Amino acid sequence: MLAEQTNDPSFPNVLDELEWRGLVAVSTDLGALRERLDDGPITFYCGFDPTAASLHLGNLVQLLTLRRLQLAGNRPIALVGGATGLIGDPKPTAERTLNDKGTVAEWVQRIRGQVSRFLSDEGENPVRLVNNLDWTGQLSAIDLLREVGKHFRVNTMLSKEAVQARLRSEAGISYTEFSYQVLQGLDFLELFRRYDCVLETGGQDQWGNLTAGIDLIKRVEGAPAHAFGTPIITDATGKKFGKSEGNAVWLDPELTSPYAFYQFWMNVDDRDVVPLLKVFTFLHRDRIAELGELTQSAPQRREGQRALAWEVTSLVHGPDVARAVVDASEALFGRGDLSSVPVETLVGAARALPHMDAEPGLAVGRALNVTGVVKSASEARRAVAQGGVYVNNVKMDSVDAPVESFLGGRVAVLRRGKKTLAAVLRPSA
RNA sequence: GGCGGGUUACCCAAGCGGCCAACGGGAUCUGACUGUAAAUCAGACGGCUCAGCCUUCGUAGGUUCGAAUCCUGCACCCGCCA
Repeated sequence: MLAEQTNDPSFPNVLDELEWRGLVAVSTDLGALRERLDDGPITFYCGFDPTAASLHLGNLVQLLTLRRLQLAGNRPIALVGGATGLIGDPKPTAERTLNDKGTVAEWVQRIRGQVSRFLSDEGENPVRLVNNLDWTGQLSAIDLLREVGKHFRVNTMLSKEAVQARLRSEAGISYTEFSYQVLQGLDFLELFRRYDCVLETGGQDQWGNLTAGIDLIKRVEGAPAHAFGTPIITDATGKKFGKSEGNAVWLDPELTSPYAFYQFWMNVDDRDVVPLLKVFTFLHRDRIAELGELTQSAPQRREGQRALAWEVTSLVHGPDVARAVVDASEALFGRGDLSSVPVETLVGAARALPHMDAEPGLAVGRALNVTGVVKSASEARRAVAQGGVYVNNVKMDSVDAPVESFLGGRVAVLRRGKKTLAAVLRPSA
């Protein structure tokens, strides 16, 4: 996967490509950064805090931005925030609940694994994975206050948008979260000292934290450093992108099944296709332009969505899984005749869906519940009552109806509504 | 430390002794329409062994035939003063 990725050679400088892709929403002096990049490879970093067991689409924007910079010959550092994850950056509306240290440590491991899949660890400029707990874990409160705190002015800290939002809100802000920017600033300084890291990237909402590091490096080392923030991706209706059913779309296949992941992209609004292709794929601009035109001239063919879904799914889950998911979508989607689909295809498709093992006779309601299609027995009952539950495309009229017909003796396809699928596999067959 | 205000379901937000599983909006889900789109319309939206039952209105007690609604302690949040 990594081997096939390239930047678009028609851009003279990566930065030009990043701008074209709409990835630069805010930045320090771009001219200065461009010159710096033209002078030769630089070391740059982006941090990922372990606030959940998996990264989500918002983080993917960052990962791909890092990868694009790496492809241009620069040296990436991916920081997993074992320390900052224990604190939590200020969310605009509410104070975070602290996660316990064991949980965070476990999430650090999982996120390290995810991060490393998107960046190459080979060649001239392999990715370096670091954890900020390595330099803050032993730092005493007194040392932090004496050596770091002195360089931070409270007025500046208060003026950060993340802090302001909280001061305006009913929730207020704790000293803990208020201090977050100090830790992130310290990270940048540390990486500057250790590895000559001169660029930090992150989401636009992290801007205050990015500049904290720049100011600190300027003050302590007297050296210039750079940063840019990627936009918070929103969809055509203005909603924050990357949420599905109110939940994040996760990169971990256990949390968001590859099928659901693929469907998420397939369902993108026509108007969002081109911007999303730019941000989330490595397709070059002529190809994206082509897909844009197709989306406009023949929207019902969904070529743009199809390409987008394929690209991102294979990027995240690998081409083999992506292929199985495409097959699943084509075989299982809608109301077609499932019995005409080869059994092997069905079984492969089933594995890309949330699935369970069971012998014939299990109640549909139960099957829906176990596979996670519904969250409770009540929800299952409701879904059936509303006429939205199918087994092998046959509408069910009772939650208690047993799942009996297994296609090819092996698979029963559960469907809720138009596009939520799951499968029951018969282990003995 | 003092005084005042607040804590309701995923989010916002009504309710101020029985008609409350709790008004309304958003989100979400299902159905119709469609292009697996958007917009629109209709229904659903705590849990369960679902014509009934059970558990919710920060938390622990109390008053009452009966509390989300009244009283007390505790926790947390906001504001003003020190």
